[in-house]
Amino acid sequence: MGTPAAFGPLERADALCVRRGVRLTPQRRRVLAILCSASRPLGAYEILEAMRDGSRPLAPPTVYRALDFLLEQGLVHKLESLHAFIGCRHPDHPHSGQFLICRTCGLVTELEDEAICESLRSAADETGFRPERRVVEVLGVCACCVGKGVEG
Amino acid sequence: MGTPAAFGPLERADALCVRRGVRLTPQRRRVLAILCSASRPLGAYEILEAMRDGSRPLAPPTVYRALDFLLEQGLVHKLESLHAFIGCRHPDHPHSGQFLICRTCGLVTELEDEAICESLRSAADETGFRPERRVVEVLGVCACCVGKGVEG
DNA sequence: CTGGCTGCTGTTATACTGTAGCGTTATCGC
DNA sequence: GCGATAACGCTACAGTATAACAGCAGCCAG
Ligand SMILES: [Zn+2]
Ligand SMILES: [Zn+2]
Ligand SMILES: [Zn+2]
Ligand SMILES: [Zn+2]
Repeated sequence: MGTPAAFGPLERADALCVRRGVRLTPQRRRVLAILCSASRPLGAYEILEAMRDGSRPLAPPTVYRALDFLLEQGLVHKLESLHAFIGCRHPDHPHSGQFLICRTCGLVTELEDEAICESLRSAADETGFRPERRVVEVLGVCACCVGKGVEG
Repeated sequence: MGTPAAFGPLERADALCVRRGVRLTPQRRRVLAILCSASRPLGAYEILEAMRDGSRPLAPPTVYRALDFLLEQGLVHKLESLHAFIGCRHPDHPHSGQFLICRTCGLVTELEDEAICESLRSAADETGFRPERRVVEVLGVCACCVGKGVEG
């Protein structure tokens, strides 16, 4: 059929950026690819390391600038408590997700829980606070690691 | 009468540490005092600067060690999104609060909202995740700044 | 075509945040 | 006192992030 069986996150990012009239340049796309193929959040300097193909020694601003763009476009999230970045699992609409972060295996689960959003919204409303960005990160041990008794 | 009219956060911290059998040493108390008297969150190096009375040039580990202790005892909180620290407003029982952070005036409001806690707990429960530490920080513009039209 | 403008990239240098390691000093139980 | 432990001071360094400037490509008005 005309539509491929599955679009990966990169193809969806391409389409999204076209629709928004912004440029997902090769460098930016590369950073996004690295983050999406990683099984855990990566620090900026880990991304930098992963971008060295062959010989060229890239500098920090390169990756930080790409990350700034990807964050603005909601294609990746920053995990403040880890100083690390992760590809967004549903970037089609802008959002600031909630994250469950396993300290044992490094697994990160992104949520978009309406009850959490609503409770934050109503708490802010009560004080007249106007929210712009929400950071919600729960650190602990994931179900899998609890089951294995790895929890320490 | 026997009881002073008002106990400040320092006196309450003293009592708390005695009860717990831990030592609120002069260095630690000093850091706590600086944080409690500040009108906004302070970075570790700002605290360091504030601790230089007269001549002695203190080194970073001094303040980081004091902060580690105060964090363990729940007397201060770390704001991950600002890399800064703030004194807790109700340290009597251990908790990880929620914070409304104004990007305009720097004001930080600490909440302990049961609806937020409950929604986080139930989201974690659904996936079998065992929470240990919660980071909830909402960045935006406080009511006061919105009223003044300073919001940018 | 030309020249200016804008946005992206490369590079150097540096600022800011946090820790390892080690020796000394204070504190506490005995 | 005396040994064990906790706290402190210090040097050095690791990790995270940004400022500032230069080059280059594309786009568009003139
Ligand atoms: Zn997301
Ligand atoms: Zn796990
Ligand atoms: Zn608190
Ligand atoms: Zn404000």
